[in-house]
Amino acid sequence: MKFTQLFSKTKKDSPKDEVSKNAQLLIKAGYIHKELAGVYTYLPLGLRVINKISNIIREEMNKVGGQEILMTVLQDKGLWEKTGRWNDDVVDDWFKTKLKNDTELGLGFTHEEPLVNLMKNHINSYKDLPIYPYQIQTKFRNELRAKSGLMRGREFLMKDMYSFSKDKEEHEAFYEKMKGVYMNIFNKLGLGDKTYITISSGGSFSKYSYEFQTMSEAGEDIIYIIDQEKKLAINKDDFNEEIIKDFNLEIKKENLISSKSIEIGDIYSLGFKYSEAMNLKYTTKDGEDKFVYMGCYGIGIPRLMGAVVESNSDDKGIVWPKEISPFDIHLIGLDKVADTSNKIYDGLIERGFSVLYDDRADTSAGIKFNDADLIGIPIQIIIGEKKLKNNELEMKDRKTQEIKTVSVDSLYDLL
RNA sequence: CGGGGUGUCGUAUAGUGGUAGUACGCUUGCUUUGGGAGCAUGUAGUCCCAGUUCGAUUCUGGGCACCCCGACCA
Repeated sequence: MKFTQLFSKTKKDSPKDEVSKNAQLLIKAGYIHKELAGVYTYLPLGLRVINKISNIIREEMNKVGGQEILMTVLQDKGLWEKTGRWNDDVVDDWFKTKLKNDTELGLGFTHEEPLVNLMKNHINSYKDLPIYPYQIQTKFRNELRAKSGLMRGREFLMKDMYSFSKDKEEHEAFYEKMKGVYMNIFNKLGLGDKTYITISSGGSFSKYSYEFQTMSEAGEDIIYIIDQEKKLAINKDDFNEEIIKDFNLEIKKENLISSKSIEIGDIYSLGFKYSEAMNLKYTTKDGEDKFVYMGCYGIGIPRLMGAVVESNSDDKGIVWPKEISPFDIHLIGLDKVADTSNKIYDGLIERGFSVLYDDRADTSAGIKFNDADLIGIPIQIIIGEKKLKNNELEMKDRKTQEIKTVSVDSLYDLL
């Protein structure tokens, strides 16, 4: 994409009312626009990142048998009353609305109830199990206090997978597998080293859950690291005698290292909670009816994007990991070399790279360099008159800020 | 939801009970062109509603929005 065709602009200042680093940088660089507190629009660059993250997740979900679907935002009150979760005392962040005839509807904050209801049409026999439907869909949560930029929104894209298994054993094998799948995802986003599988309470979903917590100063949670090797931790809020006993932990609070952290994913064993409440059964080989054993697995995609920015930036701007950078290459054409720059742009596109090409004329080199660093694409290619005289150009590593001079002819081999 | 703070061009800010200023941006022209250039030019603003007042952007009341701390976070 050519810079001159990109409508989003970089800003010199961050908005004064954004304090979080992720929102400051993403707004300054033209990735997102704030509509309301906790409600963000994704501009062309931002959407590219969202889509890259979504695709990485999609790939991993598909690998373990996930089948993508897309459910509705509007929710039937009746289904939620069956599990008690329509009640505002039980679930306090519903957005509720009404039809013209006063029928109450909700805007989905998760999708167990409608999905279980849907699956009653599709699960009959043990032969139908296990199955793993998932979706990447917009959730609405009426948070009392939206904050920290993309970290806690009222409307956000979420990947939610649900597992339907024949029994506890089958479920647990998959649940264990999902820990690895989640870590794969976070590794690809460059957060693997800082991310801990964290023992936590399961809220209204289940007794316990595992959260995936990434160490960050911007985090809202505090974790105690139990095992550095196994990447195991426990949420400070849930550190108590019962949980230590239930997980057979031999630990003392004072020996543990603590860290602020961001919850970037969670997995729950739901057991029979929803299948019983909504009567989702299957017939076994022996002709017996049994409830389906369930689990659910969530990742908030904007929050994940925010977490990546929080842990990958410097004083100049964002430093995207290659896998989710909006473009592979940021091509900077300085003055008087437009012909060559255009040719190289075409050459890169032909070879399958995605390129953001700064083709602005009458824009000083300094502005282009600063914008490139702010936007944060990992590789910058700089074409300028001086180097071009010797048939050379520069390649800059955004992260290390290291600049290499290479011959124009060798460019494609080096990428 | 409790507490606190803030609302002035697109952005960042100054100021005032009496013509609202600056910088950045944007327009136009010229000069520049390797780390946010220079000169000139034009452009655009007091969150909303009421009250007090001859006159309110400023004072008072209400509303709305945003931010921070806490609580909450299925």
